[in-house]
Amino acid sequence: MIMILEGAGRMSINSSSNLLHQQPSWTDGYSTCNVSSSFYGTQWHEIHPQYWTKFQVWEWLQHLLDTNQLDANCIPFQEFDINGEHLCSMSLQEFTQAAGTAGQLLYSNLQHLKWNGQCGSDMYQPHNVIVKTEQTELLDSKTFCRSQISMTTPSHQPPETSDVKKSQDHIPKSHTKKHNPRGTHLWEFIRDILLNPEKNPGLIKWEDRSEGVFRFLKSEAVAQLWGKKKNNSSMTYEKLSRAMRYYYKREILERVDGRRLVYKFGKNARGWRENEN
DNA sequence: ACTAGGTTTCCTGATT
DNA sequence: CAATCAGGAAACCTAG
Repeated sequence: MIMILEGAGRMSINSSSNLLHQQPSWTDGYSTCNVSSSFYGTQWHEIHPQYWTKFQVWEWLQHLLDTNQLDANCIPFQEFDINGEHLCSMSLQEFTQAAGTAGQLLYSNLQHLKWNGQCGSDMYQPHNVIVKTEQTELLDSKTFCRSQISMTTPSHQPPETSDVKKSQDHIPKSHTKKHNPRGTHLWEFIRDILLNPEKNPGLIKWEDRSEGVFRFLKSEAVAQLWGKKKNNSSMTYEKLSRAMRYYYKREILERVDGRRLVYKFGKNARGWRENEN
């Protein structure tokens, strides 16, 4: 309890949700329900695989890549453009066909999730998940999302609160195995929004799909989302864009001159191409 | 305890 | 004028 209060200086749960509330523009014209429940809120590890959306299936795949230190092309995401129900019906053989050697890993991990769940008793706690208003999900998802990572090495992360920054010191190291979960890198976060149009309520748009050129339509909303993912309610496009500019040097992004809010994936960015392997 | 990578924060100045 | 873009500098955070 102390930890929650301590962290309030840097990021306030309330301010986070309020900010998003004050800026409903990016949900205009879209189903608020869909958006909040499948993209911003409920994440793959919060619900049974059977009910995953395509997006959540991808989140799971991304997580496996990260926790197993695999290269992005170890798993052909395009082979998994399916929802959880379909995923759960796949046999080991089908997994192997779809993902080669990684198929075994995917299959066994999924079996584990199917039968054991990953969130233990917290998984269906009402205050965390089930019925979410747009507001509640905004805070609850963050309390939740970092808690159960890395089930390839079944462990027991404590459900870190959203305000972990300062309080973390007193959380036993052995319990904070992987705080930087799947796809937490900014460019991957951006990429994933682009790759999931049905979950992208007009936030970012491809300008040239084959060239990897894209444009921010709602820069501040994206920044808010990014901030939410990082438990930082004070994220702004100004700051997010600074991080984006650092990618130029690493060639994860290429500069696009003269066009505001436009970026282009560079040669070190993986996983954004339509037929990438 | 220390380090490196990846931001985050802040800032000054230029550009659109 | 406000919003962006450009980078430098330094602080921060987390995994290792």
